[in-house]
Amino acid sequence: MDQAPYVSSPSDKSADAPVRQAGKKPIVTPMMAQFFEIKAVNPGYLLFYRMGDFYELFFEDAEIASGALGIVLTTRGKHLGKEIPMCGVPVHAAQDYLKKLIRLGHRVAICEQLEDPAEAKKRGSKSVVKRDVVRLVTPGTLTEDDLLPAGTNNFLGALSMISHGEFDFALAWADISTGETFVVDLGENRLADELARLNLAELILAPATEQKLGESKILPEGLVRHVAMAAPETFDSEEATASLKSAFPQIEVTGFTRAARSALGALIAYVAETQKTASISLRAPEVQTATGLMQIDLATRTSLEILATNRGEAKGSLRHTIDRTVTTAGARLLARRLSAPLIVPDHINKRLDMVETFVADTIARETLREHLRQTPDLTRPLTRLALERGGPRDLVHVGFAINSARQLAEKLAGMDDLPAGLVELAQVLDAAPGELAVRIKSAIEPSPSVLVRDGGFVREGFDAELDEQRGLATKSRTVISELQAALASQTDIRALKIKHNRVLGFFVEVPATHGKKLLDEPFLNKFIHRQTMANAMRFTTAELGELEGRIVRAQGRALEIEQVIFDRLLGQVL
DNA sequence: ACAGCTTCGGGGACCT
DNA sequence: AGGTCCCCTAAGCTGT
Repeated sequence: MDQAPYVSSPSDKSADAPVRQAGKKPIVTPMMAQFFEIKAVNPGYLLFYRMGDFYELFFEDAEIASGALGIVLTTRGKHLGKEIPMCGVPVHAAQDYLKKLIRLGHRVAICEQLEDPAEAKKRGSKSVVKRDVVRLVTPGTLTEDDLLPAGTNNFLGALSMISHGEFDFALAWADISTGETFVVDLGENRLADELARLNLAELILAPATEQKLGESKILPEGLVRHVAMAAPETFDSEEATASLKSAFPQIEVTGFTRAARSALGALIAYVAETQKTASISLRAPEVQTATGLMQIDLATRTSLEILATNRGEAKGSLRHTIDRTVTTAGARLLARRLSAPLIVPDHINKRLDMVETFVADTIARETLREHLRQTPDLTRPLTRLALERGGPRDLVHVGFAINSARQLAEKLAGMDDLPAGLVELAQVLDAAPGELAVRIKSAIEPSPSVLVRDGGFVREGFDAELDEQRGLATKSRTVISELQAALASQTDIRALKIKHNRVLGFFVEVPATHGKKLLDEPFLNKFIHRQTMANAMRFTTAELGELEGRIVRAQGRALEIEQVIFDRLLGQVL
């Protein structure tokens, strides 16, 4: 079994070390005290500690991450007389690094600044900004598209064990990027087969279960990619039942066995712990009865090469060979069905009737395939939106998906001799909330930014004040180009240009040969020197500063309005 | 294409 | 206590 790398942190020893030595200056700086405190409650995670524009890693975390990511290992300050190893990544580029670390099997705790630095200053000049972990990123709890595999589910599982002479097991699993949740009761003999079928990204175990599995060698090496050790209480049937009840108030918990409740409870607790404040959105668990699906033992599964070849490659597997799906959701469904074939004749016939319809009707098949090809994945955008990690593009995809579902329903309904399965499907699809799609379409640009904070995603004409603010920003830009002409003629420098970059904002640039002129009367007071380059000099003026301020304010207000519009639509989606 | 500087936002050391 | 100066990743400029 491949254990996730465990990071033993220096915090274990130092967390409660005295901050001051009697009469001497502090030996642990306030920031390090905060770091150790946060580190101590998240053992086993690399701590991404937010400092301004960077996520910083310290001590062993820094050594591990710098090696794994190929970034520079440096130092920052001292702790107990020794230099503190540090490495860091800029926040805007953190996603790529996070992806690499997760791929390598590391687990990462994201620690953010929870207040404005000005607030901290108010508490005293030596206080540090309040920080805490907002999310734990593990292989089984990903929601970001570029961290997730496209064509397969990313399953997180929890295995419970109940001993009464013999051992009863239950396995609960969920894809938190889609919300699908399942549970099954298992005997010891079927454990390996079931885990092989599901190919979990991460499995949660209580220490006793891990020990038992290790001793009895029930599971072959490498079957479980990453193990997360959970506190035994989360599997405890009372606590588990409580978390189950609060996660799914609508379902009857007594319908599950004790082992199933235990596994589900631990799964829910783990999701809640890793997602912190973000609301979890798992769907009601579906009980997988062993009777409806074919049991395939591990050896058979491996030699059938259903999802992967014996060597573990996708290429050459059954799935890879026959997969003609056109959507990622379709690819995931195909993988699931191939892994667990039906065995009940009625179910098989119902599915075959649906297949037959499309085998016979080439035109309908091609029309629907073409239609599906243009349908975005709905489940993952929805989950991101629910976890407050979604953006305008997710909203648009939800709208597209709704329209697409309704059109699909229409196309199905227009076909003759529809089998029962497809009639049911058409009904489900037709129930999609079309009005919501209309609202999204009327408010949001067809291909908007991914992030809300980038702005510019609300359509022109949707909100009068937004249009007005955008107009102000545009108008100020026109004024700036007029200003350039005016300044060029006033100074008699034809090469005078007004430019913009992220550092200086708007500035006046003149060739070096003319620069000196602006440093003297009569321009001395008007042009404020900012930068001298090899071939040019850069200045700002009060007027330019004011225009820039106007643009910045208008853009800021516009963004606020867009945020409100986004939040309102988000409320209607969820 | 590439070297070298600057940026971001914090914390800390060392002053008064 | 408060002010000033210095420091530090990766990345993105600027200048050659």
